[in-house]
Amino acid sequence: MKIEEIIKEKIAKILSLNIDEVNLEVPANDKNGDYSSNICLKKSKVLGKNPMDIAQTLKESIIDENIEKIEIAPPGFINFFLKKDYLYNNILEIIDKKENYAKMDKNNIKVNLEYVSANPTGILHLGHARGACYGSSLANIMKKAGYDVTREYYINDAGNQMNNLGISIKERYKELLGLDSNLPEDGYHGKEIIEIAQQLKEKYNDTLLDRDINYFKKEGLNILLNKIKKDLKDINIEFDVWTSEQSLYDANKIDNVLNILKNSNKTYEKEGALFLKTTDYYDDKDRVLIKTDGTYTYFLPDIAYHNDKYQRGYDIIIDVLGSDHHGYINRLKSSMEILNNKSEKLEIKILQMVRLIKDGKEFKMSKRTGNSITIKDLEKMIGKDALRYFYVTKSLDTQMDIDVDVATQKNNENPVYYIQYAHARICSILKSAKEKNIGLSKTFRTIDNTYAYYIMKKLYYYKETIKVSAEKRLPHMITNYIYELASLFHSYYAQEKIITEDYEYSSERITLLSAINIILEDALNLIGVSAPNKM
RNA sequence: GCGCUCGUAGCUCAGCUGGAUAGAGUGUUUGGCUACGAACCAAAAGGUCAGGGGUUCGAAUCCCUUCGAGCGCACCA
Repeated sequence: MKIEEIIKEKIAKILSLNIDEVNLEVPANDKNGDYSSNICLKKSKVLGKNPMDIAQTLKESIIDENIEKIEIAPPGFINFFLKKDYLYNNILEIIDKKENYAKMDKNNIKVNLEYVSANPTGILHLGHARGACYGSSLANIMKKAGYDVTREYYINDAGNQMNNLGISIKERYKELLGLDSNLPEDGYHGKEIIEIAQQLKEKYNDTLLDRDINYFKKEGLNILLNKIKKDLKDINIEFDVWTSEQSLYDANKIDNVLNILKNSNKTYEKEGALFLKTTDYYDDKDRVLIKTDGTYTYFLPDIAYHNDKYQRGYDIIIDVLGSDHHGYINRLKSSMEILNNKSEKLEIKILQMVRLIKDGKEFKMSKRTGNSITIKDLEKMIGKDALRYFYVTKSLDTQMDIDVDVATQKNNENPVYYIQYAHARICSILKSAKEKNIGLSKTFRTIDNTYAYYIMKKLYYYKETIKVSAEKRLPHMITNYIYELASLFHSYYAQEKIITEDYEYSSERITLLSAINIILEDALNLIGVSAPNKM
């Protein structure tokens, strides 16, 4: 059993509490111990005693071989100082298990994680990258924490926007052939559309002029989807399942759901349209399912799609959406309730917009003018690793800014280099140790440096960091962790020489550094960033 | 007008279930390589946590309110 569990159990027993009521935390300042509890303050009223008195009782009653000492601090904290052995054993465990060290037992929770799902009507731009990096990292972290994760991309290939795509490509095609063309205002103006038209022209010359919009639609979809897949794969973002909206139509899943809804007494007709009574749950107005002209709104296939995810048996369904979709949460959750799907299973993560700064001013991307910066552009500017790190290091709630000028000119200042440098430095030292035949140690008698001690503690908290990061769906906790670990190493490195003539001294330090590198590699891997041996 | 999200150092951001002296990077000032990688280390300076009120042993964190920003408020997707 882990030490923190033992402590919790002992506290619960002495104070006659349920173990879930007892919480331990890691104090920010290490003079407050390795673990600290505020239980005496919390339970002071219930127990009818002064917090300091309760703490005194606990201090006198708790004895364990792993506990070095216990201190109490006003107004009623109780702080536990542990013997170093748990840190030493942890390092040996890391060395022993390597990349499997933090792998947690399967918890049998099935998770569907949907992210990106950009419409295949253009290339991925910088806004999409945020959801992509978040989703991909979260998937890795949750897998590590024992969840059974399916990564999914939903392809909106059946709506109006697809016709628009077809029209846009055909008009561009006509334009390239020198014919009269008329690209509608709400068409797609990106340069990738012109490129597709160019490809078609080169391949087929003018023989496609009598083809219908549907033909151009299919060609465009195919090319754009492959482009999206490639751009994502180039920054280590992959999916297990690609679900096409059209396939839901083809399998009758949309009409089936429509029938269920119609039979649920939660629909009604008004002015020739069919409405869903989402206001019976969380929505502020009822939503249209079938328009007056008889066609379906986008909402209906989305209901069918989410219902399909429920039917596939997931315990947790996570959607990662842009903040412009926040109004969508309540109607979707309402529709799930109407279908008897528990809406608590559906978690919708909203990411705030990414703002681009160029020449000190906001740079607006526009669909209408086709003015945008793509993921590919950014990858070329700062590299795959910096891109992945940069996006995931900020919480989704932050309305983040990217200064294009800083990103392009000063890429040495990117924190990802700081971390990779720590890794490369350690690799270099380990290589040198190998040449001198210095092996690993099972003891740590000669290490008494403060930074070395902080490093050991940091390594010990790695598993907990993954667990919390997965539970709270906060991948940036991992980037924070990596940065802090790298920083501790750099500070330590500046203070002590690792390899000396003394074998025991060198061997113990080499063991510590090996453990650091195992964790650095593992953590970088979670966020899709490489750990180079040299830079 | 209504709703959602946000407001922390000059700038970009952390701050997990409310905890102990609010932290990094960057920028500014300064010191450190005849030591295994100086893409590094060390130090100084920089804060009314947007303003106000409340809850309590304790609030950047929870509640109310004002101000400011972004985004929604379609029989578009």
